Order: sequence, then C-alpha cells, then structure tokens
Amino acid sequence: MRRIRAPEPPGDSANRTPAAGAPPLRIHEVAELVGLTPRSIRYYEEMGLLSPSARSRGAYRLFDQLDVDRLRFIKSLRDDAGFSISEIGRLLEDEAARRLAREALASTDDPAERHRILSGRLASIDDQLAGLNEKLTRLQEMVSELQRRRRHVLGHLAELAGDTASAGDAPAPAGTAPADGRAVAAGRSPAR
Amino acid sequence: MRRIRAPEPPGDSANRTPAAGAPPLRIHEVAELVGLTPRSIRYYEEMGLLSPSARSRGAYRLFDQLDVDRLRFIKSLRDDAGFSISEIGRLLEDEAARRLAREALASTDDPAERHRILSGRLASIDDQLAGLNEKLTRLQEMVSELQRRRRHVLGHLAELAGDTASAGDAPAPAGTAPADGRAVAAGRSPAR
DNA sequence: CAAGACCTTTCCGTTCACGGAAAGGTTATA
DNA sequence: TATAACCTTTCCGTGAACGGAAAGGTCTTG
Repeated sequence: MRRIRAPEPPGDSANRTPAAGAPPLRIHEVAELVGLTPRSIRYYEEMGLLSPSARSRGAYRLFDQLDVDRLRFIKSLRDDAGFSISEIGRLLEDEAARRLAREALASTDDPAERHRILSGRLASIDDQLAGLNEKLTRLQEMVSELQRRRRHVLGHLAELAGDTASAGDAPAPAGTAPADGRAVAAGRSPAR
Repeated sequence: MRRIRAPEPPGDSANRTPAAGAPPLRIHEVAELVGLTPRSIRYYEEMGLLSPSARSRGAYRLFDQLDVDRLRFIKSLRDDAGFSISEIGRLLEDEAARRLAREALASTDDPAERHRILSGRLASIDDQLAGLNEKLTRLQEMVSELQRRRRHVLGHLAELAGDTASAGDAPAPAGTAPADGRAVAAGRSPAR
C-alpha cells in the first residue's frame, strides 16, 4: 500500500526548481489543492493555459508551486470573473508577452524601439482595463442596489423591534448602515 | 411591402399596459434594441427568465418596456457579471419573491409574521451580497494590479520622453496616476 | 514480484446556450 | 387578394467545457 508522496525518481531534476525545496505534486494532488478536477487541469493544458508542465520519467505530470499559483489564478478568473477559457488564454498570453517585452526592453537602448515596446504594453493594459472596468462597474451597481435594499429591510426590522419593545418609539431613519463600499454582509455561501 | 410598426390588432388590449403609451414590440425589434438575437430571447423564455410575454391574436410575442428592461438586465448579468442562465434565473426568482414578500407584508399586522418575512428577505439579500462581493473583490484586485502596471509603464515612457527631450532630466517618480478607483483608461474594446 | 493506487492517451457522451433550417401561420401593404 | 416580411413550433447541429470509461503504463509497498 502506498500513502502519497515522493514520485520523482532521483536523477531527473532538470526542472524549473533546480533542487527544489517543495517536492512536485501529481495531478490529483494539485487538483485537490486548488479545487479543480484532474480532467479540467488536463483540459486547460490542452487549451494552452498551462506551460507544458514537467513530467516524470514515466510521463506523469508534475506540478510545482508556480503551476499551483497559475491554476489558482485560472480558477479565480473562471469562477469569480466569469471569463471563458479562451479569454483566460488571452490574458495569460498577454502575461507571456509581458515577459517578452521585459526582456526586449532590457536588450535595447534605442529610444524609438523602447518607446514602441512600452507603447504596446500600455495599449494591451488599457485593453484589459477597459474590459474589466466594465464588468466591475456593473457589479458595483448591483452590489449598491442590494445594499440599498438591505438597509431598507433592516430599517423595517428595527422599526418592528421598536414597536414591540415600547409601543410608540422613534421609527428609525432606515439609513444607518456602514455607508457603502466593500464587503458588507455575508453568511450562507451560495453553494456552486 | 411592410415597413415596421403597429402589430397589435385592435380589440385585444388586456395586457400589462392597459391602454399603453408605447406600442408593444415584436421579437426582432426588442432583439435589436437590447442587442440579443430572437433565438436567445425565446430560449430565455423557455428557461423561465421571462414572464410568458403577451401574445398577439396570431400568437406573436409582444414585448413592453418592462420586458425590455428585464432583457437588458439579463444581458448585463450574462455579459458583465458572467452569470449562467440558471444563476440569472435564481436571481430573478428572488426578485419575484421580493414582490411576494412586499404583498405579504402589506396584508398582515402580526409583528411575529412581519418579522419572519423581513428576516427571510434579509437572509436572501445577504446571500446574494456574499456571492457578488466575492466576485467584486477579485475583480478589484485584478484592476488594481493592472493599474499598478499601467503606472509603471507610464513611468518608463515619461522617463524615455525626458531622456530624448533633454539628456539628463528628472527620472519621474513613476507614481502620478489618478490614485486608484474606477474607470481609469479605455480604448479599443475587446471585441466579444 | 505482485498488488494497488495512481497515471497516461484516446474517445465517446453530456450539458449549456444557443444557431439554423424546415414547415407552416400571420400581418400590413400594393 | 396576393405578396413580402415577419412570426410560430419543432428539431437537429454546434462549440465550449468538461465527465467518464477503456486499455494500458508506472510507482511504491508488502
């Protein structure tokens, strides 16, 4: 019987972590760790979202901490931001382009060339910001509306409590919530 | 040849708008108006997202302003918030529950009953807020990160401009953007 | 070295969110 | 009343994002 741990046979350590501290994980381990299925992870690799991760001699996929981070990012983009896999692909490609630009920038002193590279980067960032800001604004509107309603209901409840406690109290102005902003109330997660 | 307008035959006006000001629209008209296809609209009706809209004598679907608003809301939820159709369905169901609660509240004076109704509403609102706040937080993080990068690139560009203008200028502290917050920069929409 | 647990690729199946054609009905206009 | 331009339902097709079984390989442990 085996009990998890230590796949990598000695001798093949030409990975991204030269003589790593944390041992690489196998697919079902990362899957459990980040809350995805092995199937999904293979699918994301197939779609080009993951760098062709390291392999053991026996062709087992091996994941390091960077892979885990990347997968967490992908999951967040999928679940929280609601991006499609291809959209996520584009975002990650841009991430790669970023590194390339960084290198290209480091290897030239020509002002015109540097300007070209930087402008490209700026355009790409603005592109992403435009899309995200749209989503963000809509979401903020929805949250604001819900918070309005919440205060309204809360006001009614306070009024009710006042009535039962001492008949004929101050009706409570119904607007004493923590102003507005982020993270107001939670409880009972929506499954999913 | 016909040229759009005036479907509803006189005699059947038992709709939501008793003797409406704005005439009802047919499916391809609303579709164009809100940026959906007729097919999608029928699908949403089939999925229960729309109240079985009014029909003309010949069974044509007829949409009023409320339908248009609802469809716009659905589209926003789908495109901007990235909700699935069934999630949108749940949100809209809650909207219906809200009306019911409103009526129930108006028809009883029993404090216990009123408290029960209001508590239910509050729980439901908190539920939705929890989900939305999570999405919102993630998105805000992403936007902040992008804005950070944008300022960074902008700083480099300024530096470059300074260099070319007068060799040996102030390097520009790279942190003079509009603080942070909403809607920073746009340009070139991401297709979709 | 046999067992058991995990892995591989391949391939077919499924759900969601529609697209699109078919066959036929409806409504305003010429 | 005959077009033309819509509409209806029904049904089959499709791309995305996986699920799951099949057939076989690979590690580790008893």
